[in-house]
Amino acid sequence: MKHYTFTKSERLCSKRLIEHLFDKGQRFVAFPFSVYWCVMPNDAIPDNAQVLINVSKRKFKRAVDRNRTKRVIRECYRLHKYELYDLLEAKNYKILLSLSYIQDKKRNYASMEVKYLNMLNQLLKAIDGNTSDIAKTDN
RNA sequence: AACGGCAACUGUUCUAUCGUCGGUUGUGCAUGCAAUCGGAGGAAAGUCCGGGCAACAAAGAGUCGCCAUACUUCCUAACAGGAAGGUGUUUUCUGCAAAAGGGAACAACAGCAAGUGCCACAGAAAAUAACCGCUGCUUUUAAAAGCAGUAAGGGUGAAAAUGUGAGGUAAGAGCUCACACUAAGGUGUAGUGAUAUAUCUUGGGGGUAAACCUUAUGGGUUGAAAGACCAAAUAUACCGACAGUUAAGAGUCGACUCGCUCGUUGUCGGGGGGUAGGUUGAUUGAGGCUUUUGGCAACAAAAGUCCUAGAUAAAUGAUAGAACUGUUUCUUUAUAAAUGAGAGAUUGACAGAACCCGGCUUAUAGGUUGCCGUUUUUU
RNA sequence: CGGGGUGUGGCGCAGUUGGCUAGCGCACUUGCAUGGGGUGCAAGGGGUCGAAAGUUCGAGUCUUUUCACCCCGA
Repeated sequence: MKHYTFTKSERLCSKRLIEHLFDKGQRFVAFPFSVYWCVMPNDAIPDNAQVLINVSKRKFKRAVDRNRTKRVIRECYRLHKYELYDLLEAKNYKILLSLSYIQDKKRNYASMEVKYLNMLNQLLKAIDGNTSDIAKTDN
């Protein structure tokens, strides 16, 4: 049975790992998301993936709107995380992931889910395709 | 009754599934899993004031500077906050009335009679005033000119040397007097007081202190990323004790004075910086609620009762359904109309704790209550 | 969380002790000049001085509140 959890070990909290991600990670844009991701050695992080969700103060002035957007994105990640995990377990990878919301318009869950799935497909393809690069970063 | 304004209070609810943070219990002990309980606001916001708390070799003193406050009394831990009162201004009502009185709102309401500055344009003149005018004298046929006096009248302007009446004079003028306006002081009455009122004395004459400033009162500085502890790690900053040295210099608002502390070298002892973590500070408090008593009120006291978020790359969410609220469309019912019933669509404000309290300010759909204004109708 | 600063035509800036109709450069429009364009010369349009209150006879300037943006400390 699959548990759609989102605990502390699945979140990216370490300052060092965040700097590593933005330094060496790969970036692509799937509107309205800007995504950074990078592959880590197996013992570096406890779970399959650690994610951080980022909504800029520039885009949403009010704290209420920022929190709402983060929560909606988090729900998308939580309910669709096994699509990502299945691939990672098959490949035996662990990754860091950063999702930045770069639109300045609010969305409800249904609209967000469509955009999220679109982004997720791009991410899965990228992970699948970049096998050779991962070996280099590992070494 | 409708509409508008202001103030106060309130500011969606329930069920299911998945998830999140904290507490407790059970199990387990590479800290997870299960159950159960709890989990944003009136402004959590702006960071504008006042405290608590913490650190600083003195977190010592004085003078000047700097900053803030400014009718009175009270409340409060404190405040630039609040309550009550006084005074003034605006508006409205009663009223023949800019007499008097009632209601509401607002006030950066100490001092331009301490000094200095400023007052564009217009105007003679914007503060030791004199263009036209008025009066007298001289020259002169007269008109007019010159000299002297004067500030009633004129026009300009936001503002023009206090207003009215009488005396007075060549003409006039606070030049003199009465009344009015107004400052300081004394006395009586009412009041804790601001002040009101009556009276006496000495005066005063443009405005501006959100102009410099004067007077009175208050202010040490910094800010929880303060600070305390623990583990990992390790060149040697720093600290303490003892001994020697006493000159320059340094020290947490700016300057100066006095005072205080430190200093440089050696020995011994203790461990620091950078990096990245954890615990604490940190949620029981000037706490909330109810009742009683005191007080016009703010508020205070007593008794009873309750424990009610604690995150840290930052928790309180998502989905589905139902109800409720408002708006709008359609159908239907009775009807002059308002309205009632059903169905569909749509909507639910402002806004998210970051050490904690007391205020202030600003934002706020809808609902309730109170006050004020406008319009209409009835009596 | 704390501290500092800036908002003035389309853009970049002046405007210091309140005062007459708010200026300057570039850009824009029109005309002249040229065979045409640029350069040049002449004329012109365009501003509620970020917003709202207040003080004052009078506010871009002074005071308060508020909105937006930028920078710094950690």
